[in-house]
Amino acid sequence: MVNLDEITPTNFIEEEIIKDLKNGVNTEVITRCPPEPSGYWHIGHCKAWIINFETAKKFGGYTNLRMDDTNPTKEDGDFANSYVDDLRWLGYEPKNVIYASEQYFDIMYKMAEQLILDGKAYVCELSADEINATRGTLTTIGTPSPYRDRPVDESLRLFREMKEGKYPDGKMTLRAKIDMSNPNICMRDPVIYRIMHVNHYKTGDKWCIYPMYDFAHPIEDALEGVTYSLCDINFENNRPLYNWFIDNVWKRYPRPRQIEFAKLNLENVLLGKRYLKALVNEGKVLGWDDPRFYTIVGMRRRGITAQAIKNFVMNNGITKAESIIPLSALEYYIREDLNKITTRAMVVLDPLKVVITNYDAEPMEIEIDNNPNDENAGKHKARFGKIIYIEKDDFAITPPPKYNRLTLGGVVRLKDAFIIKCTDVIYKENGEIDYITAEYIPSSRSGNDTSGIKAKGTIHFVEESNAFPITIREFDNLTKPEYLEPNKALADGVPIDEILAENTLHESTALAEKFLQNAKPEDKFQFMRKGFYTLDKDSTENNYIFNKTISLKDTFNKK
RNA sequence: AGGGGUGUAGCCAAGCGGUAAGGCACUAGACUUUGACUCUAGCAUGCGUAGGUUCAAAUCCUGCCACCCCUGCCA
Repeated sequence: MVNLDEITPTNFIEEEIIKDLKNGVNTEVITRCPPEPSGYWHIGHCKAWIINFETAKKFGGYTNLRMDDTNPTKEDGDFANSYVDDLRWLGYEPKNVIYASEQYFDIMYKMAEQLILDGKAYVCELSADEINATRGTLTTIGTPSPYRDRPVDESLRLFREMKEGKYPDGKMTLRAKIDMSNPNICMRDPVIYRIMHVNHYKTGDKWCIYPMYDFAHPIEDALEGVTYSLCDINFENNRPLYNWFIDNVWKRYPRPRQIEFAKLNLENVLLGKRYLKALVNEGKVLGWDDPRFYTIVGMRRRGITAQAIKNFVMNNGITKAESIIPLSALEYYIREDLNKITTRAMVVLDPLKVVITNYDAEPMEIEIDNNPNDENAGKHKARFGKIIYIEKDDFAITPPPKYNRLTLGGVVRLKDAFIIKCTDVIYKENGEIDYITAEYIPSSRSGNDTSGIKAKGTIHFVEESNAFPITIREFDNLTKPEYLEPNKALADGVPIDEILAENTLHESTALAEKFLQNAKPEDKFQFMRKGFYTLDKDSTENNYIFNKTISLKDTFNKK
């Protein structure tokens, strides 16, 4: 345990925990990460896992990863396997990795039998439609099932026969006997076991009855010694039921405590398994890890760091108020982290050839700071020479106001090299610029400039012998900007093709410093004055593909 | 006889009876061999709304309004 006096709560959940701990209601903070292995995690899941892991860590406790695999029709072992890696990438190590199906189904079954014995559960032979029809509505109470008061031993016999496979799917269910007139519909005799003759990815055909979430989840928490079950606000209505099962099945105190928080919504971000799946299947994206997806694997491939995601989630605050956060809020943390950790490189995305007419020697070596904000980052070597390339938009014949770059007859500093002066523009037959010529100022070498010449701007460049072509992939938002809540629009019936923006993946070639040939997939760089990029896994020895994570802020072009 | 939640700036969010923190975004400006980073300044006479209590209310009380969730043998 930690010293409570040294902990400053940063959100209402921590405040509640501190109260419990000080009152002796609980003595430790054990949380859980309970995914249903049925899909790829996205940024919304990240928030839930981050809260559970960070809260436990703050109080000296731990977190379990538990596959909440109680519905074999939806689940798949491949997902379960990927979650440990995803968690590790996020920087979290679960204390235990648990498959509810494998470890808890036996005990949960026994507990269900005991519930029947206690007169608090019964086998109901109403069909699904009949159950729905008798559940009542939001404003009217439900009517009891005709099987509600059947003898205990009859329910017990039937339940055992259900387990033995004597009945087909849907024939009967086990229901908790709670209160058909409760204003909270969750409490109107919820189904807790249903018959499913389906092969489970973990338990195979051992079971043909499976517990429902509402029954399983509180018991799983209790069995594991979880003290705080931190989940999203969707489950608020289920909390009385959660407590009911603790009270009537577990019967021990203190109860694990469920506390809910608002889930994360990002403006203009498409989530939702079925929509993403459709895009994957139709080949409209690169895969589940498409960098335009805000899945964990997608963000990772895009070059977004786990640290940025964590900072974003924690700094945005944890409350119960619903919110939709603009992407710019996430982007801030992406840039902040990448700025700290990336090596700088000079890459010319849209090259313009420059011939230095007064330099005829072999290319000379220059040195580039790997990260000017980090003294320990070191330097790497690059070159200056007769033939160099600069960005097309770093040269203008008729410059816009306050233009700091190269103009005909003007000067500009080449980063970590020399000041050059543009002397001429050579055109092609079709009227386009072929190349430009310039003279370098020998006495203006970076770090040893005695020229006395002031250049207003500094631009990046690559020297011909030190450059190699790379492929650049840039990504636009998958959905049109007017759809701030794409999932809501989809739910409202707007067709997905209407929501999707066109041409959101752009491939181009660029000229990069040769040291980038040492890059490994997921290595991250800042292409100076341009943005942050990461090497894509599709890269080969002959084709280096860099994904653009995000651009640098640009206060010039904005104006 | 509906219940459970949430409303503080464009977006998040502190605040817990003593006179509206902070961040993002935005706007100026400084610095800069990245128009990045960093720095400085600006940005709610008002806290969904109407009353009430109080010397004092975003905070307490009452009414009203808006939005979200709940009628799966999903989680």
